[in-house]
Amino acid sequence: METLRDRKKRHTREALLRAALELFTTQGYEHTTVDEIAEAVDVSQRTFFRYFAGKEEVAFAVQEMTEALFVESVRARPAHEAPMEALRQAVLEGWEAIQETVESAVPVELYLRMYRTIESTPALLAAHLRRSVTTEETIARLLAEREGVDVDTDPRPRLAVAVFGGVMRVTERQWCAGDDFGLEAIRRLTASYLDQLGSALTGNWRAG
Amino acid sequence: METLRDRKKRHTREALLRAALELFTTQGYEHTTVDEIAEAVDVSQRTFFRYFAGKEEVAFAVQEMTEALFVESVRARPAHEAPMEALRQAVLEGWEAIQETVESAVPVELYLRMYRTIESTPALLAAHLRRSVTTEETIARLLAEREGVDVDTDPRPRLAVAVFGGVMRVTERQWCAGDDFGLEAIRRLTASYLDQLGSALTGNWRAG
DNA sequence: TTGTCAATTGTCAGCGACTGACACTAGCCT
DNA sequence: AGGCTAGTGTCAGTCGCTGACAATTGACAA
Repeated sequence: METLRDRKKRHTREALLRAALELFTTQGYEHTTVDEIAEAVDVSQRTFFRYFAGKEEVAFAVQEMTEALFVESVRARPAHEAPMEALRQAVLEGWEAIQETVESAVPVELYLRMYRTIESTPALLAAHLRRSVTTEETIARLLAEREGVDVDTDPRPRLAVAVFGGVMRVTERQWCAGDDFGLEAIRRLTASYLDQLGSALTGNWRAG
Repeated sequence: METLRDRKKRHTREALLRAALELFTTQGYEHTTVDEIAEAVDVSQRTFFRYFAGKEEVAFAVQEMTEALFVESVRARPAHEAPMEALRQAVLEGWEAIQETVESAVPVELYLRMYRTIESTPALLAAHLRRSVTTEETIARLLAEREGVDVDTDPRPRLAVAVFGGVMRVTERQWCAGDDFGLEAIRRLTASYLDQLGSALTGNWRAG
């Protein structure tokens, strides 16, 4: 069961997280100091660093949940699906579960604002891309095992995942730049971009 | 013509760059302080920051040259080549020019060591990926213009470049992990991985 | 209930990246 | 030779982050 101490800890952590995201998305990440966040929750700066390893980590706390969820989503795909098809389905179907899980931590609207802040803040974008590399490595190993190939000698798992990740990045970027942040918008965009992959790679663009 | 003042500046800059890379590659990036770099060249810390915007920038000074060279390499490709073919040729032929240009700044061997340090240092890998995004955006616009499509309405330029970038990242990673850092090794690896793209995306891996 | 133990927190001191302000030095140009 | 200016060093200060130590507060048994 959950003791009072645990409840207090959870409360502090959630308060720090919410305060941080709120400040980041309104004033900007760089213009927000750790002292400000700590002060907003009325704890010392030192305590902040006991809950989050750094200013960056709190910015990705929610993002982290969605990444884990995507990995699980891929793992749960039926074995008969081809690799790229499994990734596609995982992403298209994963969005709802993601929405639910996010809401349990912070308002979805705050998460979306934070997502855009990440995309538009160089330091955060860099961290986001590096985190993606880690996730992609996980998924590459997952696919390799699933298909029965060796990830260290067969480059195809990493290639497929890298390509898929690239398409997702372009999709996310476009989604952030637009003005429809609904669930259906991102799904449409994802499907559309994945469908145009072949044409982008092999086609003669001038023909169209 | 080049005045004495200019010569001194160039000398200081090159000395700082060499000292920084030398220290980064031997002691590690995180374990090297800006004070150390400045001291090695016998200038004040403040002066270091007048030549480089930050500790990170000096780490990418050479990398920056190679990126610019790659962009030019793509721009110089004949108009009849299909987009992906142009990228492929640019990268395969670009390596020699890169080697020459690098040598004019620092020993190629030092550059290669620095490259591996970047790949293995989280903070530098993150910065590297973000820089790649910038380069990719430049190339996407280049390809779009070249093919006569609008980069803001047609996703294919960004998709193609993102996919190509993804393959290159996997290639670089593999190259760094191996033990043959010669020119021919990276060229072979690049060509091989690009050739396996189709198989990675559409094939049934279990068949092979 | 009370006292002990352990977890949590605040305070303080300090490092490293980075910046602005100001004074000083050294190359440039007449 | 002497004034002008670009380049440099020094100093002080901010911000992210960490270790050490003391104070507090919840947990649990006597």
